[in-house]
Amino acid sequence: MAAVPGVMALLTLQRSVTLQHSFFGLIPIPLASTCFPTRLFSAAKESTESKSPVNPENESLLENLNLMGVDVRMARQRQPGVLRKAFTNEQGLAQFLQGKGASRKVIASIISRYPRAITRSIEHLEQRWQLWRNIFKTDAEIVSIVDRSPESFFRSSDNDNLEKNIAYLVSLGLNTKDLHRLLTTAPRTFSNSLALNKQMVEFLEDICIELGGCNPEQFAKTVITRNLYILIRSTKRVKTNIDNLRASLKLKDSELLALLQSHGAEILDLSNEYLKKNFNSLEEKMTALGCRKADVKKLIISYPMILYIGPDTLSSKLDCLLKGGITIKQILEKPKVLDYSTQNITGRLKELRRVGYDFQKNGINILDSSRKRFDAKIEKLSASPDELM
DNA sequence: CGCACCGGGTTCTGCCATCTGC
DNA sequence: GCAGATGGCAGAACCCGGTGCG
Repeated sequence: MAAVPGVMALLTLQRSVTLQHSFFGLIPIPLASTCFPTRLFSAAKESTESKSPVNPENESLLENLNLMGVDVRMARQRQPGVLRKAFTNEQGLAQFLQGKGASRKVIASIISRYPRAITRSIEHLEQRWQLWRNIFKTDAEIVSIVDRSPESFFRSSDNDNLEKNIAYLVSLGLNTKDLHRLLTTAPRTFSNSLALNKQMVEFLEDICIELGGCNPEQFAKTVITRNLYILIRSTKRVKTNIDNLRASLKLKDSELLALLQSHGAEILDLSNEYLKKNFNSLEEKMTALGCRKADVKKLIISYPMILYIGPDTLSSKLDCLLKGGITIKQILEKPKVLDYSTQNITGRLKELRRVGYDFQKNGINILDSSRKRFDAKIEKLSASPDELM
């Protein structure tokens, strides 16, 4: 520790000089109070005693981060090693992000949540940003994603891999719009290694072939565009879900293939236990309501998203519909009504009761309509109730 | 026209474990 | 043995409107 202070002082000096030229230079320092205990803490007294001291934290860095409004305690908890580095680029990063339109608060939050961001060079940042700009039209869009998920942008230092990923995804037949949705929704996909993404795609293609499909490339593309989270899941998870679906529904290859290419794709990324649990509770609930296994199978095939709904939500939704005078048979025929929230359904049932709507006569499609259409319908029925007779 | 059918849009990070390269 | 890079995990629905057909 004794030899270090000189270097540290130099660094501190250099940092505080650059600080004055930085965007934060003019901002008063409201953080002096939080600054102080941090310095005391990072004095690293214990390590002076021990034989092989771990690197102490870089105090001038801590000070700098504090000035920037970074939550140092959070940063320390996430990536302690970064705080011990002698050379970092927090100023450069901050200026870079500010140039892209990020606020001071956003920048501080980004560094707090993903400290390693400050180890990236300007050249690296410029390059990576440009690659993202191939997909996003504006800097603002990127800023919002980076703010939402700093890790997705900063976790990998391999811009070459990012470039290859984009090329690969394009080669799968994903168009600009698909890529935009993918990067917006599951930005982590682009930080995956190319090999990992390839592994999932090839896994999907193999599944297709295994099930007797004749266009594996198209199949993989379809599954990905239907479920943008696929590429950030493990093949193990997706495989287990597929196996479980096949087993519990006793599906033939062709049936399974059809299911996976349609809405079945949307539930493949659920955690294995969750999907299993939902399946079991669905079966149990439906059986209790007098359905046969064949009914349940048909229900799931026609509306796989039902497995997305947790046991409690599903149960209350069904009860609410049944209490409202709708039969289980009607629900089996029009499961899409389960798409809507319990609250929405409850409200609509109340309104429909008010105007004397007869579900036996008119069916339940009315529940599966947009708010606008529903309101218009209610208004019409209120005006001329005889139409119900 | 009005309605049923159907597809599409939005949404999803922050943490831990493990390896790897120095 | 460190820090960086990367893989993997849990958590859990809701809503809108185009269109074609009667």
